[in-house]
Amino acid sequence: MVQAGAAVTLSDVAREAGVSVATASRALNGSTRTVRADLAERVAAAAKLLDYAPNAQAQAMAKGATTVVGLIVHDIADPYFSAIASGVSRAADDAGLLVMLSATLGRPEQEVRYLRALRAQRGRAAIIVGSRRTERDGALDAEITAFEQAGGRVVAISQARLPVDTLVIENRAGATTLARELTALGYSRFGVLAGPADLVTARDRHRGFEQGVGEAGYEPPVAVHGDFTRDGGYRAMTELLDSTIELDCVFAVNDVMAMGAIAACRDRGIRLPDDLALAGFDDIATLRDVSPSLTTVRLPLTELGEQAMNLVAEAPAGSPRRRRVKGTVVLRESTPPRR
Amino acid sequence: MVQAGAAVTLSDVAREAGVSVATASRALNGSTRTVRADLAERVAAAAKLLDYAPNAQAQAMAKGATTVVGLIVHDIADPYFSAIASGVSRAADDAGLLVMLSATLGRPEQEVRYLRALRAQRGRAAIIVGSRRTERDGALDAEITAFEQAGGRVVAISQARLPVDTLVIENRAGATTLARELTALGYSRFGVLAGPADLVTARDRHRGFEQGVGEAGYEPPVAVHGDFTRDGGYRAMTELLDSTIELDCVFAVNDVMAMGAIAACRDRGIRLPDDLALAGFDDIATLRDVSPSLTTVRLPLTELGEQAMNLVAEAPAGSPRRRRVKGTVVLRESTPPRR
DNA sequence: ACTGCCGTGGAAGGCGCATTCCCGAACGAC
DNA sequence: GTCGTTCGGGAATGCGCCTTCCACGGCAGT
Repeated sequence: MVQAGAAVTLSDVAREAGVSVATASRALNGSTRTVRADLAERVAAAAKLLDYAPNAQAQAMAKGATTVVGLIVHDIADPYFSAIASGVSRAADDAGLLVMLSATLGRPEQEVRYLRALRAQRGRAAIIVGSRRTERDGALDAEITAFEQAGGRVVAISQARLPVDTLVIENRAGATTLARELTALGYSRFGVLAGPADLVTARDRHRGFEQGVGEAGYEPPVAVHGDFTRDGGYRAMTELLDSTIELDCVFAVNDVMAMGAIAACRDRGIRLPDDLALAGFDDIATLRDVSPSLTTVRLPLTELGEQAMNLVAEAPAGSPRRRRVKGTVVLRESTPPRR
Repeated sequence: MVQAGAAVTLSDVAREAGVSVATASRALNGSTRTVRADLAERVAAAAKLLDYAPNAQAQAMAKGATTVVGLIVHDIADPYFSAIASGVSRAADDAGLLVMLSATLGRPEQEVRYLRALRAQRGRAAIIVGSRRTERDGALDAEITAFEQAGGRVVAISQARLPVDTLVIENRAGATTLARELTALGYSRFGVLAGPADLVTARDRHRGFEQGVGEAGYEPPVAVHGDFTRDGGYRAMTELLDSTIELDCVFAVNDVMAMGAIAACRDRGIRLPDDLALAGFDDIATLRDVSPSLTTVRLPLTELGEQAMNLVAEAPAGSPRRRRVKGTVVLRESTPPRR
């Protein structure tokens, strides 16, 4: 047992094996140069004996590349993000990369801070997940540029508002398709729990839904805005129920809001789907255990995370690539055929 | 715009400001030495102009300490772990630390791998969350020793099976209390969805529950083992329902299993709580939207994450510290008073 | 006016590693 | 038997930063 705080270094290993550090390094990491078999074995034995773990910082400095990938989400406790994180984590594991997790809790300035910290770490890449506000964020754009300048890759998941490779979720088209399916089922008087007015994802889904309803010739849905969270959904739904407006179907622009809406209905004594139909968006895992089961637009969340990680591995294109990701409408008990 | 891949370095800043790197470093990071105000300003201006971000690797090497804390969980998509991760993330943020996320997916050898990777990163600390198998894991113990040897701190959340500071969850006591409350409500014929037989947490909760039931003088609960997951709960519950055993209350050793159990009941046409009562353990956030609402033992998951991070900040004690964390029984609709 | 100290800037060393460069040995070819 | 070549080990260099050590100028004290 050595002095506490004194980690085993490569030169310790080299000394133990009776070779130079150069040889030890070559034996351990491989190189263009070959090392004689007996020496290589001695080095390996010494490394195991000393329980050597190379200093990743030093390695990073020496070869100018790290194995760290940053993941920036709004809230890791939100099942939407944790599902994506799960995919990222798995793919990173397969690629031998490490994931640095950051939760912005919805504060855009935190994105910039984290990206900066990631640049300081000389992270190989950053994956930014989650919707953006409608205003452009100059500080974020600048930091993205700086990050890429420093040799890092940036990939985004959500909408094509960032000048980087992006997995673009077809929010608008998905919501339109959902609206079509719902009108086809016989619904005609719609409400929308619309999320924050300036959140692009929320707005796109809202507009897409309006479009689908409009195509069918019905009145535009009644929109109530609220936070993009369960509680936001609860409040928005409560507001809707407390109004005198007659509706037969409500669309929550994401599933966590729909969860809140379900709770609101329960508290108000509204029976789903008998008194009112409800649909969401995302198909988060939590939905498996909701009753009545919720109609939604399914997004392959875990795969999204994996794909983002794979994008990181690919060579960067000259200009931002967009990969479109479709949602699939999944009809469930919460929207039975009308009459 | 400089050459791609060439990050801005401290000497760039120093040159821009017309001072030595030593002065630039002192101006930027502060030191025992003071820098004249006008020079400090010039340095700050140069740093901002160049959008300088210090190379964390190099800093880490020079001062022998990083700002990285590792978080090792079973599955980040599991609401139990993501709630803890959320707390860790927030506390890390407050402390100016970065969180490295690793998901073992239940494979113990992955814990060792990640801890090793974290040692290579010279991580300041590692937080290991989640239940252990009953056999001792020599490889893990060795890696923990090596990690601490290298100057890192290790904190665990769960049971006191690791030779490190631990937030010990009182699984056994919580389950016993739950059983007492349940017998007081009038239940007497119990089943247990017991999780894997060799998982300490599952076993402790199971035994604790048995004890509480035994105290009341009833028959020991019928146990069915299964995975510690939703699907494990589904299968175990299905098995229980398919047997001819008459029960009036089932205890799932964690909430995700209880979620599966609810689904199994729904599929088998068993009405909760009319035909059968059900209780879980953990009080994951998902429960807010389950109907009937689920009786469970509440654990302060997010706070657990924060506390673990705070433990990291504290000076290490000579011998492993244990901090006991109690669960609180929360009675809900799924276990109404009997008759 | 000289000594000594404080305040502050700059030069240099070292953190641990990969890699380039140098050099000796062994080998094949003529 | 000599020369050219290949192979492989080791010393040295540099990555970017912090920090110790020097050096220098100004100041007070005597």
